[in-house]
Amino acid sequence: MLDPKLLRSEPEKVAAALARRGFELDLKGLAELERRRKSLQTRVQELQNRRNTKSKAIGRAKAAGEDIQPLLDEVAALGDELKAEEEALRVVQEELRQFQLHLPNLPHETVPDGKDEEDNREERRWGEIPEFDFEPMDHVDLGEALGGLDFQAAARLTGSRFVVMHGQIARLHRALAQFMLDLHTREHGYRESYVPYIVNDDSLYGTGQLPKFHEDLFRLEGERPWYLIPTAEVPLTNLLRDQILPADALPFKVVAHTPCFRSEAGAYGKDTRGMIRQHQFDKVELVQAVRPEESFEALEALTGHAEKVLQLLELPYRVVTLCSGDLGFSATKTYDLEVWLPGQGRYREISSCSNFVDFQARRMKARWRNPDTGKPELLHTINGSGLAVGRTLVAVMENYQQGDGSIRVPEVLRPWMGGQEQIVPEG
RNA sequence: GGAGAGGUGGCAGAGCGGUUGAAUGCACCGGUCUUGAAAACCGGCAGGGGUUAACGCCCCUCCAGGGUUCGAAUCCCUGCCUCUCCGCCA
Repeated sequence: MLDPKLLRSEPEKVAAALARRGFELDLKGLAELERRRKSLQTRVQELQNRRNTKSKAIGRAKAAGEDIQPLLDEVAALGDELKAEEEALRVVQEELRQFQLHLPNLPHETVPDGKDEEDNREERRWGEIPEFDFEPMDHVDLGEALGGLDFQAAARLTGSRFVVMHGQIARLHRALAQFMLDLHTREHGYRESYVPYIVNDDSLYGTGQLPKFHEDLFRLEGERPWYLIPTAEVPLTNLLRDQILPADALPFKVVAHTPCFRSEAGAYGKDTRGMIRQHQFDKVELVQAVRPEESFEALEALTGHAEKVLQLLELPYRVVTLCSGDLGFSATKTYDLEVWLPGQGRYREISSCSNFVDFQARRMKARWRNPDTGKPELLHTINGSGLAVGRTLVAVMENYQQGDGSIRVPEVLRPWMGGQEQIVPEG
């Protein structure tokens, strides 16, 4: 959520910033809502004040043994009017809240202007794009030939956009996740967490998936508003919901390996082949909460932590800054890491690292006690994939493939593979 | 699944339907004392919102949502959560 004070005091400025991402702020509607809110709120508070004063007077009179009937007559009419005005105020405030919940974050000044991914700015490239003296296969052909990937079985078990992994490929997938977790906990200072894969609606409001992106989520049957997590960002960041952290608990850095569930509504026909876009995939997620003045520094560091995974795996990649129009709802700035996929002959997103500044923290009341002011203040939250495990598996398979259809195991992964050096077809 | 107890400020823990947004203790901050520290003593210390140039004034919040009442932390209903015992279970 945006700072309501900023929204009130400088709506034109907010509108201009939101326009950069193609969002049109309804200034007239906002002004009208504000106008109604203000007059109703003033009126309600005035009535409440009168009621409180009279009620206290009644209490005093009663204690003094005086006749309270005249006083009771005075307040008689107050109740109904107050009730009506309170209801009107509630309606307006709910409208205002909905209005605010649908406003995306403001793009940071360092974010390039643009409409879509075409306008993203490439920051740097790392690694050598591999040359093959044979026609490289994509992970689907490789995996099926190796007996390690079975999309047909998954379609039978569930439906499209799922995969079954077997044998060495399944192990490689597990090794990747373990390797990432160990790297981030041992080298980068994150605390490992195990979290629920089902969350309530408050959590999804907190990180910004709700109310706007309901269709992207899997909701469970039943009375309760429970959803499968689309990313561990949701449970991890919501660890701080309604909390006030002491200053010495900062920076807060957690990592978790979880499955992620996405409905991919609206992605019909997109990446239908292979493991790139699945309803269920594993991800190692990095989350930080820091002092406001440190968040952009933290974003750089966290992006570096994700990059480190690719570097150790020796996978070529590039870093792009998302342009204003390509930015996610809650983010003020995002770096995407894109890994080179020989099977597609192009870079594909494998990690997305964002600074949300106080946008998520305001929604979830995630605060810290600032020793300088003694007051609770909003934290800044940052997160990023470190990395998407399924897509990393794809990248390893495609980049490490050999002419005979086998796959070399990246050196850094071998400790998690029992020392195994290559993956060959299984009998 | 059955039976019971409970959810109050950063934490612990009081609270008769009425000057209680809340005793007390701890923690924290400032001060006195001390060479310094500790102890002791004094003072401060919930969150959110409205209004104001500011001092201030006002409103809301004692798990959440309804209800009773002139007035609710306190009474009633529903939900959620926690704890204890029994049963079941990985």
